[in-house]
Amino acid sequence: MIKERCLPAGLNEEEVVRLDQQMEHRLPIKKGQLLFSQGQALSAIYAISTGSFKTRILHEDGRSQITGFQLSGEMMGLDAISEERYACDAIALEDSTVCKIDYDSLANLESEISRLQRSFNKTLSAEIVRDQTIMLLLGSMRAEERVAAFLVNLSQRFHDRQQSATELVLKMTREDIGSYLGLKIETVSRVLSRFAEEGLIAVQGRLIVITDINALLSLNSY
Amino acid sequence: MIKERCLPAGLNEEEVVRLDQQMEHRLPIKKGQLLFSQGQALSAIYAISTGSFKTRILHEDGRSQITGFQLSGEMMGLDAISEERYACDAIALEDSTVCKIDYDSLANLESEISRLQRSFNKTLSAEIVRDQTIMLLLGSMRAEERVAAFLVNLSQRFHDRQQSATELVLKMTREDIGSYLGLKIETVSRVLSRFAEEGLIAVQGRLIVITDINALLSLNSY
DNA sequence: CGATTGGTTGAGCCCATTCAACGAATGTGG
DNA sequence: CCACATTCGTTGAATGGGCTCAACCAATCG
Repeated sequence: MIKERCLPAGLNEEEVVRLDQQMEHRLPIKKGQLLFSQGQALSAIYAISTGSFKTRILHEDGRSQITGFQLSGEMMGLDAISEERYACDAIALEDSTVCKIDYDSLANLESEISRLQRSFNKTLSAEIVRDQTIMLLLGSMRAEERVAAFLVNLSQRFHDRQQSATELVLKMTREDIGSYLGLKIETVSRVLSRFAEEGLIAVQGRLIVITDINALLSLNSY
Repeated sequence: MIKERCLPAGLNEEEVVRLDQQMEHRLPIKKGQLLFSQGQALSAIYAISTGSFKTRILHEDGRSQITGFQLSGEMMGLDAISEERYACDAIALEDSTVCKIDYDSLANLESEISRLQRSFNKTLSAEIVRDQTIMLLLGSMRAEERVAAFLVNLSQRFHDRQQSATELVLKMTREDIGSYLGLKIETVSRVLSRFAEEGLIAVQGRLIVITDINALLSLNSY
């Protein structure tokens, strides 16, 4: 059954069942596998059941940018609705499962259930807000602030999922983080080392233990 | 009457009239005036009839980021749907007029006209794509590339509006441009001067004449 | 008129990048 | 199983692109 987090519409039971019928459940995606790729025709949007993904846009000259990391319950493929082609690649960061939601069916169902349509508008709008937050980060923060913001954000989202907010097991590489934050891999590594030196975190590869969340928070809004 | 550019839904005449009735037309907004401000409760979304705007997000620490420049026909306030509060400030760059579209009415109308709802989904999705393009710019481009991309983008959008694609009359300050591109005002100024030296453009304050669009284009995808 | 805002240019500095070496972990094929 | 390659991550040294600080000019405005 679709998680409330996916499309928190406040639907009644019958409506949830009807929505549920439009979806393909627990489609398994292997680590490293492309769920969809940039330019592909829109067929469905996806909600993550378990696992995590990164989304990436490629430029003709070969440059790429990680535009987000998605955790369970979050949606992917919303950027495809505009041109009916996916605007990014979605790549599994670990073995994952997704709900595949046929877009035509969803749109049809939306016209019958106005609360669903309204809820979907909110989902789209939330993505805009999220992206603009990253724009602020990329446009005006220094390396330490970016990494601190990244850790704080991930901690919060882990917490929302009943996972530890202090012991973060990262599924992405340093390179992914760097691309997401607009930094080189060496800079990410150095900042993490500096945070560790200063006692804000402990780093053991992809396990990051936050030991002074307040210090990290104060690096954002000083 | 609402321009096709605002909500290109492929509606029939009767539907356009019904949509049109939900809107307040040609609301005049003076240069520098706030159309809506960050945190304010969502009441309406807006389409620009004439003129132009900038959208800006503010951080608690006082930092701000220009998240976009909007020209006639483009929508503002889409980021408010998520939390039912505007996520940014919208400020007129010149004396302008807007269509005010009551969001509740729009949502109700959407449930009756599925093509309208679908079209609105596309509008929201297009904003996501646009924002992610800026993320790429902010995350991986150097100063010259950013300014070139900005000029090329503006030239294209002017052309779409039957305005000159080579003689750009900017309505925004260098500071706005800098904030948008993640650069300091001095850097924007210097890059423009360098482009002028190299014969790519001519600069006279806010009038920019593009003399070698191909050179600007080649600065993006080299 | 002086005050303010907007824009340009120069000099020096600093933060993040580049270049480079190295280590650890993982996987692969003989 | 080991040898080897590959991927991932850390750290150091040097470089450089954009920032900071500063002076100056032009246009606008009360």
